[in-house]
Amino acid sequence: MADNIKVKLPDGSIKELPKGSTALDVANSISPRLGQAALVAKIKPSSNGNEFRLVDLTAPLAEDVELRILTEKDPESLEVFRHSSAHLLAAAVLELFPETKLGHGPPTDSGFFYDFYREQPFTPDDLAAIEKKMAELAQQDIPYRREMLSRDQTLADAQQHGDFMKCHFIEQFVQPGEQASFYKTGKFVDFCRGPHIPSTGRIKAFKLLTLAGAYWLGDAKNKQLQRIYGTSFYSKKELDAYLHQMEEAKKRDHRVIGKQLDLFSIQELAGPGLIFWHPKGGTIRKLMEDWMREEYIRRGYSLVYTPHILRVETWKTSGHEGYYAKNMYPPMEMDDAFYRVKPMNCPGHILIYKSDLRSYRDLPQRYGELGTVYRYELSGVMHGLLRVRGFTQDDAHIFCTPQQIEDEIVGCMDFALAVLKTYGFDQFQVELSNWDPKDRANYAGTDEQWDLAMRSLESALKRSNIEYKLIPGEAAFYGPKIDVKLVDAIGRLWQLSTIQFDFTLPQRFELEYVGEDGARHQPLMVHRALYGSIERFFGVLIEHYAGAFPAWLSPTQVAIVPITDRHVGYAASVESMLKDVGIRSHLDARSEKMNAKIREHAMQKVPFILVIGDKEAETGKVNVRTRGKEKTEDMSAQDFVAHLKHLVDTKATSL
RNA sequence: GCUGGCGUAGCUCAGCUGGUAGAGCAUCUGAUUUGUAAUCAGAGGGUCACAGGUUCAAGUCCUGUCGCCAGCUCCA
Repeated sequence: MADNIKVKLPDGSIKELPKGSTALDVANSISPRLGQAALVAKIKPSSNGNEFRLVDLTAPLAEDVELRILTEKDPESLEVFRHSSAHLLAAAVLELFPETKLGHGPPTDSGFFYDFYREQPFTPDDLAAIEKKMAELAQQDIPYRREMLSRDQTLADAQQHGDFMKCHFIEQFVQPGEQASFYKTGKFVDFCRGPHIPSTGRIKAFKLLTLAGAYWLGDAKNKQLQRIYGTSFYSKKELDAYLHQMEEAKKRDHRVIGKQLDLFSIQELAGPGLIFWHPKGGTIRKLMEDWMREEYIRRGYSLVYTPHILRVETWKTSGHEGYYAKNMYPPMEMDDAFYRVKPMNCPGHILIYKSDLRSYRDLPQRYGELGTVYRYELSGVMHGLLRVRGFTQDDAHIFCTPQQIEDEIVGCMDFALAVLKTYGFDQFQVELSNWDPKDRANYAGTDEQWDLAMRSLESALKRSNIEYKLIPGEAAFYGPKIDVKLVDAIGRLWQLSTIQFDFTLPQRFELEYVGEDGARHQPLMVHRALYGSIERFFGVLIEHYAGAFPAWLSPTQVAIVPITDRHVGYAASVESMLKDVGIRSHLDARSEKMNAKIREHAMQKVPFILVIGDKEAETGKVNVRTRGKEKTEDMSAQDFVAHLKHLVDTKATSL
């Protein structure tokens, strides 16, 4: 029959239906329950393409297709569902504030947003009203209907209504002569590619979360729009679980834990983005630095130190005075010369390199420094330890020959992985950034240099067996790079490790080495930082461990709790045993009840609490309460010391 | 830097429509000598971020500044 089409389903079966039937018809013909559960469909037309694409359930099928009906079980449905939720939000906003102009409203990883333009700002009360209106519209179970309209007509309409953003989108996404797809939800009409879920009634659990500014087209020179963020789920239960999870994540926030555990502070009197490391935080930092320095030495780096301020002439030579000046603190004058606080360590290391004539036999030179730098960051971007104005980089610069570069990069990658492993990170993203081929003119360095650099970066990643994302256009103008990023408590991504080529500085400073051929050559230069910034790394660590640091990093490793004053003597002898092997312990001899002391030390997340009473004093034992464990254990003081020492020496990430 | 929100004791927060501040925890002092997450009693502690303004009267209203929070932008 010519008017029928064949629909092939995932199980291989084929259904024949009249032409123009919809995916929903197919779903209903399989079972009414599937029809109800269906949210969206995926089709692969027989005539063209070998890729499935998402379509509305109500889209008429014009030819033979392979079809998949998607329900809540399919991850792709959630995006469509949330996109439809964004439309519901926009519909509610237009009902309440008809003068509002629409931007766009996509789904995000955890929900959706919609951008609006309106002279008057939305208030939190407005948000509540909008949410209520959304609930009403959902209640009415309004279908999402797709309509194809003429480009010219809709453009003219949009222009007439002053919908400047929609005009822009239509002009950009619809070719002249083509039709533009719109989605209607009751009175609400939005230019949109779709697809959407069948109707608003499916959106049963949603919540508007925050109100924020967003620049039109992401450009600070443009108008600022009002962005309303929200999230939606298939059920109230999932929504509640999500909100609960967000609450829990907030408890892991390094700013909250930093205060609770008295690790660091930022003080208004001193200035924003400047970190005070308190004694406990300082202890952890010292341990992080010690380990890093040991690794530097083990891996053939030389430790160097460079000044915090350098004459502006250095910054002119490096080019920072030109292109980085807006991020630098202003010059200060001394003895008729101007000095600037360093925003980077590289020029200092270069000056060390340049202090002597280098032979190819001297290379590679690896200069490492825990160098504190200061950068001016916009006032709105500071964020606890994760984005600051003064920070210490574990910064190293490698100067080497082209023949050595691949091994050097492999060495860097190996080092970077050792860092991640030591701190127990298993979730991270690696990005390899190349230049933007459309924009070659804006990059420094020769084609050969870029080629060599990209090859060595890629092969290092492959040799290290690391999955990575190649991102064209993300490279700095001075060279390609590898970045390692980690997520914070609420899912934000932060860059830590970076391995970057620099083709400009060796040239600007006229670096050279004498090759085998007796001629002068320019060395390759690589910047690499693995913690990135010690402040940021510490912030991510706090969240990663939720403040419960592994034994080797804990500021106080053992709290000793004598039950009464008469046990203090024996407790002190246990403490001195611990101190003898370098364990950080605290004898809590206050006249408090044992329970109160245990509670306090437990809240401070001390890994081990030793309770000492008559029983222990008589037998030379200690009663060990291990963080996170229900049961306490009795063991000899010697055994406990050995156990803890082992955890520390192996940098065990669990107790 | 931009948009919106916020800023009360060391910390977490209360303080209705303006009538010159309060709780819990923490701190200090005393008592208490305790077996696995808070012993009891008493005391001290605030120019309500800062600077102006309106008012008979401002923590509360207005303006500016600083800082914090969320997002945007930036991130050589």
